[in-house]
Amino acid sequence: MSHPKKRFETIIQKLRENHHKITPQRLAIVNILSKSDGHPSVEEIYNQLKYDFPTMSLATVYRNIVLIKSLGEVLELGFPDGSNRYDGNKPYPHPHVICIKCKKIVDPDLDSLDDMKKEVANETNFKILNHRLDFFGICGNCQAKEL
Amino acid sequence: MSHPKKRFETIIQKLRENHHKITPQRLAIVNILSKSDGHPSVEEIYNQLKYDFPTMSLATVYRNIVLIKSLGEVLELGFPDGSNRYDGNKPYPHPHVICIKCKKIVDPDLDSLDDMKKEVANETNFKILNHRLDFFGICGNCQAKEL
DNA sequence: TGTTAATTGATAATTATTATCATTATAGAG
DNA sequence: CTCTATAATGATAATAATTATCAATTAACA
Repeated sequence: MSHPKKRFETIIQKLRENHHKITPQRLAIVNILSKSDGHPSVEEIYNQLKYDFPTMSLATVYRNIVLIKSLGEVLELGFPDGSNRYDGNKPYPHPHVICIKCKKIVDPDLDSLDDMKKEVANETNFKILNHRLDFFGICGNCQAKEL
Repeated sequence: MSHPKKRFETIIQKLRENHHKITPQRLAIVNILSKSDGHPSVEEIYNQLKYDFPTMSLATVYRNIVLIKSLGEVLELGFPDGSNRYDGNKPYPHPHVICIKCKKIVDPDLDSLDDMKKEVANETNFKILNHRLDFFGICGNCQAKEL
């Protein structure tokens, strides 16, 4: 995990560079995204913000995520069941391991992925730009609960 | 690619085993899924069927896909942009290479994936049940067109 | 401090999917 | 082959997540 403070500053700087205004709502959203504890959903971000910003609109959360996504500073994780979750701490493609019981998401270290990318490029004649790798299973905690 | 005829019969048999009725609409949908040429979307399946079944309802396409999915005979590919596409020819998890220009989907051969799964299980203490691996890029054809 | 343009909040519109329900048609019994 | 119970279909309404709209507000910079 990158240092959240650093990520926060990187994102804010990117926003300034591109002449976007720094509003309190935007700051708060960037703050949550720069940590991305547990890869929050829009709903979870919205709920966290309601305490400090009782008038916060869902639209504002969506708009800011779209904006920050367009700057390449947050990774959107859309899942087959339609749920979307966000990672502004590591905004580049990386593998995830997802618990289907408690929905926890873990980032494993896998170095064989780069080789795989080259293998695919050779075999298919594609120019590979991006990728997505998720493993689904049951985490240690939930395995223990099942017994 | 598996033999479409074999896949067709496998799916139909599975439906019979589970006491589902074999209707003409269902047959036609299974027929398309058993080939899954180009990994069709619901809309594409519906459009192909309208010719033979002018009264075909979108709901029927959705219902049958849900049913066949529940039998494990079609793989649903939900993409981050919200589009869903289906593979009834190879209904088990396997990697895809997707062209972001023409939306073509290719199935590459990658044998290093099993090792990776074991690596992940060891590292994270998860019991891995399922996975999803997609590469996004530009296919040879679309690269040529860009010049 | 004033001006302009971006941002916000509230809500309407949109889109994909699922649910509802009356009608129709399949599968199996007789 | 005919009858009957029940599942499937078609049409459409409901739902849910996201995006668009627009008047009011506010940040940035002169």
